[in-house]
Amino acid sequence: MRLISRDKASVIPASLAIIPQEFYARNTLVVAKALLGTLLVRQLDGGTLVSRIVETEAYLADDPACHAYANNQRLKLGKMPSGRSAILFGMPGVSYVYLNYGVYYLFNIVTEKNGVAGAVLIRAIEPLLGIETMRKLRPQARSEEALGNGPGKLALAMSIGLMQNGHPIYEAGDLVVAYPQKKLDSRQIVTATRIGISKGKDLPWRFYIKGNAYISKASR
DNA sequence: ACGAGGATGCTCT
DNA sequence: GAGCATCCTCGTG
Repeated sequence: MRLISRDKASVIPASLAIIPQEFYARNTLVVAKALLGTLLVRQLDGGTLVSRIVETEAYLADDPACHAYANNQRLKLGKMPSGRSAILFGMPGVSYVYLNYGVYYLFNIVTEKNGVAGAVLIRAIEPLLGIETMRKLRPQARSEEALGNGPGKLALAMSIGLMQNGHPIYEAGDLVVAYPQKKLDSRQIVTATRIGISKGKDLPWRFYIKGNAYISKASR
């Protein structure tokens, strides 16, 4: 049994202030950066999990790497969005979870005002609270860093799956994002290109906290 | 340290 | 049928 370090505990406020829906109803790049340092809070029957978001990627409507891209092209011709990515055109602050490679779930948060597509992929987290539970949820992890230093890994550690797709994360419930004790200094944000995509490779739409030990491996 | 390959299922990017 | 917003294991040096 390991105790939470003083450093980690000090990041979590005494009472959680859930980030409101308006926060997400902005430009996706702005939201992707603003989410760095915020807290992902998951309520399970077994207890509460809290992690800090340390790496994100932005996916925009006119971006060929975005799942909404084709639907957005059709929207310009007057056709309604359909299929898996239709949710990206809907209400901001709603989760978008999908199965990738038939193996891992990836967790996004819908951005932009209703009617405009966009999402932020959560790529890495720093576990703060409930670490023993996270280890059980992700038994392959041989270090604390490995619990959530990748989008597939963090979905496992935070117990996020298809059940959480379409979930409003701005409402009190079992999956929310909350403000940290103190806001991240914007000078701490590193901008880079996105990982694991074949289109839109050169767009600098990945963001992470400088020097953080929990960012995904391919970042370094 | 690093690269190749495989797992695995859904979407149609 | 192709292509994935990934991760792990096992081979080589």
